[in-house]
Amino acid sequence: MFDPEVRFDELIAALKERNFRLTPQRVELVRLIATSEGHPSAAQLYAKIRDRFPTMSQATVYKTLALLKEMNQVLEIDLRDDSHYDGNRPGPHAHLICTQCNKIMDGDLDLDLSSIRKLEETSGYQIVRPQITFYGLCPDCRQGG
Amino acid sequence: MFDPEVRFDELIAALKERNFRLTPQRVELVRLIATSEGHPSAAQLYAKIRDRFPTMSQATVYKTLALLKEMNQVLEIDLRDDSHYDGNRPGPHAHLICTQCNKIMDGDLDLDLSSIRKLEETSGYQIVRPQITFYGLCPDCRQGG
DNA sequence: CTAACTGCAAAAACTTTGCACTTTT
DNA sequence: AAAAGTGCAAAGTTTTTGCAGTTAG
Repeated sequence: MFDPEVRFDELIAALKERNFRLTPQRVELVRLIATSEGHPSAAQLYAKIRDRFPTMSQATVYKTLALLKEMNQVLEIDLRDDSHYDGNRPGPHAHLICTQCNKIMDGDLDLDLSSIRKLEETSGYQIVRPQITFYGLCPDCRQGG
Repeated sequence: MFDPEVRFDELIAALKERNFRLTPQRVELVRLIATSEGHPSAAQLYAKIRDRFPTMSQATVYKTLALLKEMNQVLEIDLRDDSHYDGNRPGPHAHLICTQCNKIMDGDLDLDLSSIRKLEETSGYQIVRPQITFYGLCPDCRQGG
Protein backbone atom coordinates (compact mmCIF):
# COMPACT_ATOMS: atom_id res chain seq x y z
CA MET A 1 0.00 0.00 0.00
CA PHE A 2 2.89 2.34 0.75
CA ASP A 3 6.62 2.24 0.46
CA PRO A 4 8.47 3.30 3.62
CA GLU A 5 11.43 4.56 1.64
CA VAL A 6 9.30 6.67 -0.61
CA ARG A 7 7.48 8.05 2.39
CA PHE A 8 10.78 8.80 4.09
CA ASP A 9 11.99 10.69 1.05
CA GLU A 10 8.74 12.60 0.90
CA LEU A 11 9.05 13.70 4.48
CA ILE A 12 12.67 14.73 4.09
CA ALA A 13 11.81 16.65 0.94
CA ALA A 14 8.97 18.41 2.74
CA LEU A 15 11.31 19.49 5.51
CA LYS A 16 13.93 20.69 3.07
CA GLU A 17 11.40 22.61 1.10
CA ARG A 18 10.50 24.65 4.11
CA ASN A 19 14.13 25.09 5.08
CA PHE A 20 13.91 23.12 8.27
CA ARG A 21 17.22 21.67 9.28
CA LEU A 22 17.97 18.01 8.97
CA THR A 23 19.51 17.17 12.29
CA PRO A 24 20.36 13.55 12.98
CA GLN A 25 17.66 13.36 15.65
CA ARG A 26 15.07 14.73 13.31
CA VAL A 27 16.02 12.43 10.49
CA GLU A 28 15.85 9.44 12.78
CA LEU A 29 12.40 10.40 14.01
CA VAL A 30 11.27 10.84 10.45
CA ARG A 31 12.66 7.46 9.57
CA LEU A 32 10.74 5.84 12.40
CA ILE A 33 7.55 7.58 11.41
CA ALA A 34 7.95 6.61 7.79
CA THR A 35 8.77 3.00 8.46
CA SER A 36 6.60 2.14 11.43
CA GLU A 37 3.46 0.40 10.36
CA GLY A 38 1.60 0.96 13.58
CA HIS A 39 0.57 4.11 15.35
CA PRO A 40 3.30 4.87 17.84
CA SER A 41 2.97 7.27 20.72
CA ALA A 42 5.42 10.02 21.52
CA ALA A 43 6.81 7.91 24.33
CA GLN A 44 7.26 4.90 22.06
CA LEU A 45 9.06 6.95 19.44
CA TYR A 46 11.22 8.47 22.13
CA ALA A 47 12.15 5.03 23.45
CA LYS A 48 13.09 3.76 20.01
CA ILE A 49 15.16 6.77 19.10
CA ARG A 50 17.13 6.43 22.31
CA ASP A 51 18.54 3.18 20.98
CA ARG A 52 20.58 5.17 18.51
CA PHE A 53 20.60 8.58 20.12
CA PRO A 54 20.99 8.15 23.87
CA THR A 55 20.92 11.90 24.39
CA MET A 56 17.62 12.38 22.61
CA SER A 57 15.12 14.26 24.74
CA GLN A 58 11.38 14.05 24.91
CA ALA A 59 11.19 17.76 24.26
CA THR A 60 12.76 17.27 20.86
CA VAL A 61 10.36 14.46 20.05
CA TYR A 62 7.39 16.64 20.87
CA LYS A 63 8.80 19.64 19.04
CA THR A 64 9.48 17.63 15.92
CA LEU A 65 6.08 15.99 16.01
CA ALA A 66 4.49 19.41 16.34
CA LEU A 67 6.40 20.47 13.26
CA LEU A 68 5.25 17.48 11.23
CA LYS A 69 1.69 17.90 12.39
CA GLU A 70 1.70 21.49 11.35
CA MET A 71 3.03 20.44 7.98
CA ASN A 72 0.12 17.98 7.74
CA GLN A 73 2.56 15.15 7.26
CA VAL A 74 1.54 13.35 10.39
CA LEU A 75 -1.90 12.65 11.75
CA GLU A 76 -2.39 12.93 15.47
CA ILE A 77 -4.71 10.43 17.11
CA ASP A 78 -6.00 11.87 20.35
CA LEU A 79 -6.42 9.37 23.11
CA ARG A 80 -7.23 10.02 26.72
CA ASP A 81 -3.84 8.90 27.98
CA ASP A 82 -1.54 10.13 25.28
CA SER A 83 -1.42 10.84 21.58
CA HIS A 84 -0.43 8.43 18.90
CA TYR A 85 0.81 9.34 15.47
CA ASP A 86 0.16 8.11 11.99
CA GLY A 87 2.79 9.16 9.51
CA ASN A 88 1.98 6.74 6.74
CA ARG A 89 -1.32 8.10 5.63
CA PRO A 90 -1.44 11.82 6.29
CA GLY A 91 -4.90 12.07 4.78
CA PRO A 92 -7.95 11.58 6.95
CA HIS A 93 -9.06 8.06 7.60
CA ALA A 94 -10.75 6.13 10.36
CA HIS A 95 -9.06 4.40 13.27
CA LEU A 96 -10.25 1.48 15.33
CA ILE A 97 -9.07 1.50 18.91
CA CYS A 98 -9.43 -1.38 21.32
CA THR A 99 -10.68 -0.20 24.67
CA GLN A 100 -9.08 -3.13 26.38
CA CYS A 101 -5.57 -3.46 24.97
CA ASN A 102 -5.35 -0.07 23.22
CA LYS A 103 -4.42 -1.59 19.89
CA ILE A 104 -4.94 0.82 17.03
CA MET A 105 -5.84 -0.28 13.54
CA ASP A 106 -6.50 1.68 10.39
CA GLY A 107 -10.08 1.49 9.28
CA ASP A 108 -11.11 1.28 5.70
CA LEU A 109 -13.99 3.66 5.89
CA ASP A 110 -14.44 5.93 2.96
CA LEU A 111 -15.39 9.37 4.03
CA ASP A 112 -18.35 10.50 2.07
CA LEU A 113 -17.20 13.86 0.81
CA SER A 114 -20.65 14.97 -0.20
CA SER A 115 -21.96 14.54 3.31
CA ILE A 116 -19.04 16.55 4.64
CA ARG A 117 -19.90 19.31 2.21
CA LYS A 118 -23.47 19.17 3.39
CA LEU A 119 -22.30 19.38 6.96
CA GLU A 120 -20.24 22.43 6.14
CA GLU A 121 -23.25 24.08 4.59
CA THR A 122 -25.65 23.43 7.41
CA SER A 123 -23.19 24.25 10.16
CA GLY A 124 -21.23 27.09 8.61
CA TYR A 125 -18.02 25.42 9.75
CA GLN A 126 -15.08 25.14 7.41
CA ILE A 127 -13.95 21.59 8.07
CA VAL A 128 -10.22 21.15 8.05
CA ARG A 129 -9.51 17.86 9.72
CA PRO A 130 -11.95 15.03 10.28
CA GLN A 131 -11.14 12.63 13.07
CA ILE A 132 -13.03 9.40 12.92
CA THR A 133 -12.40 6.97 15.71
CA PHE A 134 -14.24 3.81 16.56
CA TYR A 135 -13.75 2.47 20.05
CA GLY A 136 -14.44 -1.18 20.56
CA LEU A 137 -12.97 -4.60 21.13
CA CYS A 138 -10.28 -5.95 18.86
CA PRO A 139 -10.45 -9.55 17.63
CA ASP A 140 -8.02 -10.76 20.31
CA CYS A 141 -9.87 -9.15 23.19
CA ARG A 142 -13.25 -10.32 21.99
CA GLN A 143 -12.04 -13.87 22.41
CA GLY A 144 -9.92 -13.59 25.50
CA GLY A 145 -12.30 -11.32 27.41
CA MET B 1 -35.51 18.14 19.89
CA PHE B 2 -35.17 17.18 23.53
CA ASP B 3 -36.81 18.19 26.77
CA PRO B 4 -34.38 18.99 29.58
CA GLU B 5 -36.86 17.90 32.23
CA VAL B 6 -37.50 14.59 30.58
CA ARG B 7 -33.78 14.06 30.19
CA PHE B 8 -33.26 14.93 33.84
CA ASP B 9 -35.85 12.40 34.89
CA GLU B 10 -34.28 9.82 32.65
CA LEU B 11 -30.89 10.30 34.22
CA ILE B 12 -32.26 10.19 37.75
CA ALA B 13 -34.19 7.06 36.92
CA ALA B 14 -31.08 5.45 35.47
CA LEU B 15 -29.15 6.19 38.65
CA LYS B 16 -31.93 4.86 40.85
CA GLU B 17 -32.22 1.74 38.82
CA ARG B 18 -28.64 0.87 39.50
CA ASN B 19 -28.96 1.79 43.16
CA PHE B 20 -26.62 4.73 42.99
CA ARG B 21 -27.35 7.28 45.68
CA LEU B 22 -28.92 10.57 44.92
CA THR B 23 -26.77 13.01 46.80
CA PRO B 24 -27.49 16.71 46.36
CA GLN B 25 -24.20 17.21 44.53
CA ARG B 26 -24.92 14.40 42.15
CA VAL B 27 -28.45 15.58 41.46
CA GLU B 28 -27.20 19.07 40.74
CA LEU B 29 -24.58 17.81 38.31
CA VAL B 30 -27.20 15.72 36.59
CA ARG B 31 -29.45 18.74 36.36
CA LEU B 32 -26.70 20.77 34.72
CA ILE B 33 -25.92 18.02 32.29
CA ALA B 34 -29.56 17.56 31.39
CA THR B 35 -30.30 21.23 30.93
CA SER B 36 -27.11 22.56 29.39
CA GLU B 37 -27.42 22.85 25.67
CA GLY B 38 -23.73 23.11 24.96
CA HIS B 39 -20.89 20.76 25.69
CA PRO B 40 -19.45 21.79 29.02
CA SER B 41 -16.08 20.69 30.33
CA ALA B 42 -15.50 19.22 33.76
CA ALA B 43 -14.11 22.57 34.89
CA GLN B 44 -17.14 24.45 33.61
CA LEU B 45 -19.53 22.08 35.34
CA TYR B 46 -17.50 22.38 38.50
CA ALA B 47 -17.64 26.16 38.38
CA LYS B 48 -21.39 26.20 37.89
CA ILE B 49 -22.10 23.74 40.67
CA ARG B 50 -20.04 25.79 43.08
CA ASP B 51 -22.68 28.52 42.80
CA ARG B 52 -25.04 26.34 44.76
CA PHE B 53 -22.62 23.97 46.45
CA PRO B 54 -19.57 25.89 47.54
CA THR B 55 -18.03 22.77 49.02
CA MET B 56 -18.27 20.76 45.81
CA SER B 57 -14.94 19.29 44.81
CA GLN B 58 -13.50 18.56 41.42
CA ALA B 59 -12.94 14.99 42.48
CA THR B 60 -16.66 14.49 42.88
CA VAL B 61 -17.32 16.02 39.48
CA TYR B 62 -14.90 13.64 37.84
CA LYS B 63 -16.17 10.67 39.78
CA THR B 64 -19.77 11.40 38.88
CA LEU B 65 -18.93 11.99 35.24
CA ALA B 66 -17.09 8.68 35.18
CA LEU B 67 -20.22 7.05 36.52
CA LEU B 68 -22.45 8.59 33.89
CA LYS B 69 -20.01 7.74 31.14
CA GLU B 70 -19.92 4.16 32.26
CA MET B 71 -23.71 4.14 32.21
CA ASN B 72 -23.56 5.43 28.64
CA GLN B 73 -25.67 8.40 29.64
CA VAL B 74 -23.04 10.95 28.81
CA LEU B 75 -20.79 11.17 25.79
CA GLU B 76 -17.22 12.22 26.38
CA ILE B 77 -15.63 14.45 23.78
CA ASP B 78 -11.87 14.14 23.98
CA LEU B 79 -9.97 17.30 23.33
CA ARG B 80 -6.30 17.89 23.68
CA ASP B 81 -6.69 20.22 26.65
CA ASP B 82 -9.59 18.67 28.47
CA SER B 83 -12.75 16.67 27.97
CA HIS B 84 -16.17 18.03 27.29
CA TYR B 85 -19.41 16.24 27.90
CA ASP B 86 -22.61 15.81 26.01
CA GLY B 87 -25.49 14.62 28.15
CA ASN B 88 -28.32 15.48 25.84
CA ARG B 89 -27.72 12.99 23.12
CA PRO B 90 -26.06 9.94 24.58
CA GLY B 91 -26.12 8.20 21.22
CA PRO B 92 -23.24 8.63 18.81
CA HIS B 93 -23.24 11.72 16.67
CA ALA B 94 -20.69 14.01 15.09
CA HIS B 95 -19.17 17.11 16.66
CA LEU B 96 -17.70 20.14 15.00
CA ILE B 97 -14.92 21.79 16.94
CA CYS B 98 -13.42 25.17 16.13
CA THR B 99 -9.65 25.03 16.25
CA GLN B 100 -9.50 28.73 16.99
CA CYS B 101 -12.11 29.41 19.67
CA ASN B 102 -12.83 25.80 20.72
CA LYS B 103 -16.54 26.17 20.16
CA ILE B 104 -18.27 22.81 19.92
CA MET B 105 -21.36 22.22 17.85
CA ASP B 106 -23.42 19.12 17.24
CA GLY B 107 -23.14 17.88 13.69
CA ASP B 108 -26.05 16.46 11.84
CA LEU B 109 -24.23 13.66 10.20
CA ASP B 110 -26.06 10.42 9.96
CA LEU B 111 -23.82 7.51 10.65
CA ASP B 112 -24.22 4.95 7.98
CA LEU B 113 -24.83 1.83 9.99
CA SER B 114 -24.21 -0.48 7.10
CA SER B 115 -20.72 0.86 6.58
CA ILE B 116 -20.01 0.40 10.27
CA ARG B 117 -21.14 -3.19 9.97
CA LYS B 118 -18.85 -3.60 7.00
CA LEU B 119 -16.00 -2.12 8.97
CA GLU B 120 -16.65 -4.58 11.78
CA GLU B 121 -16.51 -7.43 9.33
CA THR B 122 -13.31 -6.44 7.62
CA SER B 123 -11.51 -5.47 10.81
CA GLY B 124 -12.80 -8.04 13.24
CA TYR B 125 -13.40 -5.30 15.77
CA GLN B 126 -16.62 -5.13 17.71
CA ILE B 127 -17.39 -1.43 17.53
CA VAL B 128 -18.85 -0.02 20.70
CA ARG B 129 -18.50 3.72 20.50
CA PRO B 130 -17.90 5.78 17.38
CA GLN B 131 -16.35 9.19 17.86
CA ILE B 132 -16.69 11.47 14.91
CA THR B 133 -15.08 14.85 15.25
CA PHE B 134 -14.52 17.47 12.60
CA TYR B 135 -11.94 20.09 13.40
CA GLY B 136 -12.23 23.34 11.53
CA LEU B 137 -13.19 26.97 11.70
CA CYS B 138 -16.54 28.05 13.04
CA PRO B 139 -18.55 30.71 11.22
CA ASP B 140 -17.36 33.47 13.57
CA CYS B 141 -13.68 32.62 13.24
CA ARG B 142 -13.86 32.27 9.47
CA GLN B 143 -14.88 35.89 9.32
CA GLY B 144 -12.77 37.38 12.06
CA GLY B 145 -9.61 35.43 11.18
C1' DC C 1 28.70 32.95 11.30
C1' DT C 2 23.99 32.86 12.83
C1' DA C 3 19.64 31.26 13.02
C1' DA C 4 17.76 27.04 14.22
C1' DC C 5 17.78 23.03 17.10
C1' DT C 6 18.75 20.20 21.15
C1' DG C 7 18.36 18.83 25.83
C1' DC C 8 17.77 19.55 30.59
C1' DA C 9 14.85 20.65 34.11
C1' DA C 10 11.06 22.96 35.70
C1' DA C 11 6.41 24.21 34.92
C1' DA C 12 1.68 23.55 33.51
C1' DA C 13 -2.61 21.38 33.17
C1' DC C 14 -5.96 17.86 33.55
C1' DT C 15 -7.31 13.82 35.94
C1' DT C 16 -6.88 10.21 39.42
C1' DT C 17 -6.20 8.36 43.95
C1' DG C 18 -6.12 7.59 49.10
C1' DC C 19 -8.19 8.30 53.11
C1' DA C 20 -10.91 10.14 56.80
C1' DC C 21 -15.34 12.07 57.38
C1' DT C 22 -20.16 12.42 56.20
C1' DT C 23 -24.52 11.01 54.40
C1' DT C 24 -27.92 8.24 51.98
C1' DT C 25 -30.68 4.32 52.30
C1' DA D 1 -25.88 0.54 61.02
C1' DA D 2 -23.61 -0.21 56.70
C1' DA D 3 -22.42 0.91 52.32
C1' DA D 4 -21.67 4.62 49.34
C1' DG D 5 -20.25 9.22 48.42
C1' DT D 6 -17.75 13.59 49.40
C1' DG D 7 -13.79 16.51 49.74
C1' DC D 8 -9.15 17.60 50.58
C1' DA D 9 -4.63 17.25 49.24
C1' DA D 10 -1.21 14.83 47.10
C1' DA D 11 0.27 12.25 43.31
C1' DG D 12 0.40 10.90 38.45
C1' DT D 13 0.57 11.79 33.46
C1' DT D 14 1.37 13.82 29.38
C1' DT D 15 2.87 17.88 27.15
C1' DT D 16 4.93 22.58 27.07
C1' DT D 17 8.28 26.10 28.02
C1' DG D 18 12.71 28.66 28.99
C1' DC D 19 17.18 28.91 28.34
C1' DA D 20 21.98 27.92 27.73
C1' DG D 21 24.79 25.36 24.86
C1' DT D 22 25.38 23.17 20.24
C1' DT D 23 25.14 22.62 15.32
C1' DA D 24 23.43 22.60 10.45
C1' DG D 25 23.55 25.36 6.49
